[in-house]
Amino acid sequence: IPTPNVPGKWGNIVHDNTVTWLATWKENINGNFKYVFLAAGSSIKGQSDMAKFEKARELKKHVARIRQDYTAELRSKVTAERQRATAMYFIDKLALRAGNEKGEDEADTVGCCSLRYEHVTLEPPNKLVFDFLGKDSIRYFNTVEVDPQVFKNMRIFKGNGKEEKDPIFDRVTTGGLNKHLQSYMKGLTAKVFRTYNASITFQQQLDANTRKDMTDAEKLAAYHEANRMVAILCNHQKSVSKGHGASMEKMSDKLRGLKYQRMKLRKVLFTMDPKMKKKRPELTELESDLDDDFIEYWEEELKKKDIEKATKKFEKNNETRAEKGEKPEPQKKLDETIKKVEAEYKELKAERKSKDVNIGSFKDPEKVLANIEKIDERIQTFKINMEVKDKGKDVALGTSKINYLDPRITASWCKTYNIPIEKLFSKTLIVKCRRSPVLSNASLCSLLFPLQSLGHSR
DNA sequence: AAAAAGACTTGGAAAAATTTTT
DNA sequence: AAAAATTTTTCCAAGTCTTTTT
Repeated sequence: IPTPNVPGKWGNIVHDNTVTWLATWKENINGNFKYVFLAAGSSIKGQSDMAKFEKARELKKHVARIRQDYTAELRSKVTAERQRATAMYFIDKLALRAGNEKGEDEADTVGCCSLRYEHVTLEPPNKLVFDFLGKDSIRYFNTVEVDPQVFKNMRIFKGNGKEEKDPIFDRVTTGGLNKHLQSYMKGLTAKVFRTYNASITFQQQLDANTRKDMTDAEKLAAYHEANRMVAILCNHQKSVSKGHGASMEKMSDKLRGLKYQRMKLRKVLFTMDPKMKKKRPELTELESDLDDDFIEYWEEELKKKDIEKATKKFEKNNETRAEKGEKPEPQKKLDETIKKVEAEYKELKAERKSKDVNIGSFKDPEKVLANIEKIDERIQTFKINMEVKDKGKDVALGTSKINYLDPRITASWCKTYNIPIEKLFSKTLIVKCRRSPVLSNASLCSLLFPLQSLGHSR
């Protein structure tokens, strides 16, 4: 045994190809084991990730029978079986975690098998209210309509003198439940259901909500929505960032700013060609939330920005002049520019009441119409992105994307709908997919997880 | 068979990096 | 260029599940 080149109390050198760690030690606070593992992009991790998703796919072949069996066993005369079937129902339908026993000193959190009386409330005729702290003390709060037999079972399991702190499934352990699952399929455990249901839900959501005639923004929104549905299923939450409200506010101002531009363009068009008002009545729609107050506020904002821009330009210009040894432009020149800007906005203000508008440099009504269409598209995209952002404020999409969704689903979706995968997967995620033998066909792998997206294409 | 040990995945928050806005 | 916002990566604790020991 060589002398370590770093001081400290070292154990020994281990050659064990049945494990994947590089180093291990026992941590001195809680006595937990610690490891040094290879990164997610390594082939070791890639292989086990691949095995995980293959296992989930294998479940597809067995799931019908498993469901059939546990549905039948919901009525079993053997309490242990009936409890197990009910637990399996929750693991499958609600993607609950197994719920191992925990020690006294650990946080009081639960999963399926460790649910207690206090965590589930019956809401007749067939609803259950789950309210408990799961992994990382994240609250799982969900009202679900369940199979009538599941409802009856829960009433029974909560009966016969049980109290708040008593377990609901007193005859079920994670070990026993997993052992039962193995009888259906080698390596099947409760967590495989999470992977399976996450990935299949994702695929179904994508299929149901993406069409080839969608804009890219719409397609991406469909993708994020599918991802979000999975994250909700798995209860992946995040705290709302403290700037979220303000950020949304800002976006809605920006949106109305776009509508303002549209309104101006529309007035230009009607001024140029009054017949358009009759010909294209739909053009007047869409700007319904553009009230006078906003217009006044917005024009004031635009004015401020213009003045600031002019000031910056003036200062910059004087700086370069100073460098060249020329004397600066007089302050008077800036004042004049500002006056001009203010005059422009005064005119705008006057224009506000009238139907007509200064047509500026526009010559061709068709050009104006084309501009309106362009703005319409921007408004649409902006609205979609705003909605995506707001919907996702308290849902963590990353966890499911990294751990639960088979990357092949994303890759083939990108291929089908012609979206570059780097819009959805970060560089490291793509590396992870390339390194994992996720696809037996190497050239197909390169196609789906392209090298170019790794930033060193040459 | 239960308990403890051990190994590995999953999870949100914080930190860091990157992009967008000012 | 700085600041702010957003995205990505890192961090490491908290889970799941298997293996070993009692």
